[in-house]
Amino acid sequence: MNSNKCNMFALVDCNNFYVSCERVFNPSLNGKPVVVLSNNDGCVISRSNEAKALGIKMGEPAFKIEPFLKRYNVIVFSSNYILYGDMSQRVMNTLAQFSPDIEIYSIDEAFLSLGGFEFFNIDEYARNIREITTKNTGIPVSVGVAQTKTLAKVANHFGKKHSEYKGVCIINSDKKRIALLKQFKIVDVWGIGRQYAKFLIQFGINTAYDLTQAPEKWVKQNLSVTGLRTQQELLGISCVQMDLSTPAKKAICNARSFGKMQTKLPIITEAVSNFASRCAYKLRKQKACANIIMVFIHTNQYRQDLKQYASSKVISLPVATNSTIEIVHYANTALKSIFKEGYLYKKAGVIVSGIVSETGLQTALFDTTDRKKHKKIMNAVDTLNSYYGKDKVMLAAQGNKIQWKLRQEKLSPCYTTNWNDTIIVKI
DNA sequence: TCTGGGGTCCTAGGACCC
DNA sequence: TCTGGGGTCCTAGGACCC
Repeated sequence: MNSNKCNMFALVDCNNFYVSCERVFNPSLNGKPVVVLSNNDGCVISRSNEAKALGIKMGEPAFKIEPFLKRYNVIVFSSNYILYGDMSQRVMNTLAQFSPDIEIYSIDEAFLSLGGFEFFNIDEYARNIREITTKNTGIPVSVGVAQTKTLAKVANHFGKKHSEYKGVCIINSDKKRIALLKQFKIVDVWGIGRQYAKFLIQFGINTAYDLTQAPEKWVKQNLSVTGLRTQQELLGISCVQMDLSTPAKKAICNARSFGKMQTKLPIITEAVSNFASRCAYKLRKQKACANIIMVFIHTNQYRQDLKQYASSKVISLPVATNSTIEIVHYANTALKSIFKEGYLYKKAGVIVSGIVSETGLQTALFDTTDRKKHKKIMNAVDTLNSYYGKDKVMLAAQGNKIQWKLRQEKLSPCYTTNWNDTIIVKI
């Protein structure tokens, strides 16, 4: 392996991203245990280092550890996705200055291709990425660099978790690769989840290094081609390339648990109308239409003491659409067909699929919908909402959301996207 | 009557990611 | 009272075709 000649991947990952976003605008949170909860204030999804040190686990249900959180003065936030989305954009804009090839992999991480950078000192360059990103955005990040994406993930992990690396780790020799893989738990490997890890450990494969030593054929047989790819990548053979496109989504989903359980069709209809409306909006945003709508509802699976029911209904549309009016109409028809009285419903959702481009739609022979008119209305609604704020104009069926809305009891202000929430500096 | 075998498409289910 | 949401990819198996 010669780092100066071949393509290198950098993985830049924000540390404790949601908590870090909260801290940017509220520095008094620094040094204190802080957690951010998922939608509905359900589970812990981001933890400060202090919170991790207290033993709070990722995905832990908040209600189970409430006394613990109080006892240790842990500061708790509901998730504020508007704030996090905006901060994410700022981070990505900064990162884009460091490479022409950037793949935004998730809200808080991106791969940069460092191909053709052989005249740069990679170590210095990576440290630069880290320092400037933090300086520009206030968000601390870690950087891992290696010959494959999977190894860059490994490197990033060491950069973040082992203080001697000071946030940046580069795998630039076979010796280092092997040494690090021998310390790297199999379950932490990108592409190996809990199920596969459990399976592999039965065969004595406990570390990433052990996986590189397993026979290829056996890996393919038991972990499929994706597992084989992971093995090759750990060996330093790049199989997963940069994905620079923003591919059209194959499905768009909008689903929520209700703040409290629901029994009545009209209220669930209101919720489903909102989910459907959101799907339609997302479709229009990517200039696409959907052919298929699925609606699902279910009771609370965790409550074994209650009667359980879950059902879903798929409707194929005569003509692909992105009209809120149509999608809400079909979604409600689907809901009506699966709703049963007498259950306590916990969650519902709408998934649209069969997604095609808005242009060049196939029309049906007996299509009675006035598509031009729908399009005009939707354009007007989107324009008004982008100007005055989300859901300022909506269908009557979407209601007032009071009955079923999320619990978000500890929401921070939208410092960066709402003028009323902007921080005022007094001099 | 005989009832092979290769190809394609679709779907459900299971794994994974953050 | 209270247990996230939004995605992707792969495989196996059935239906269907010639």
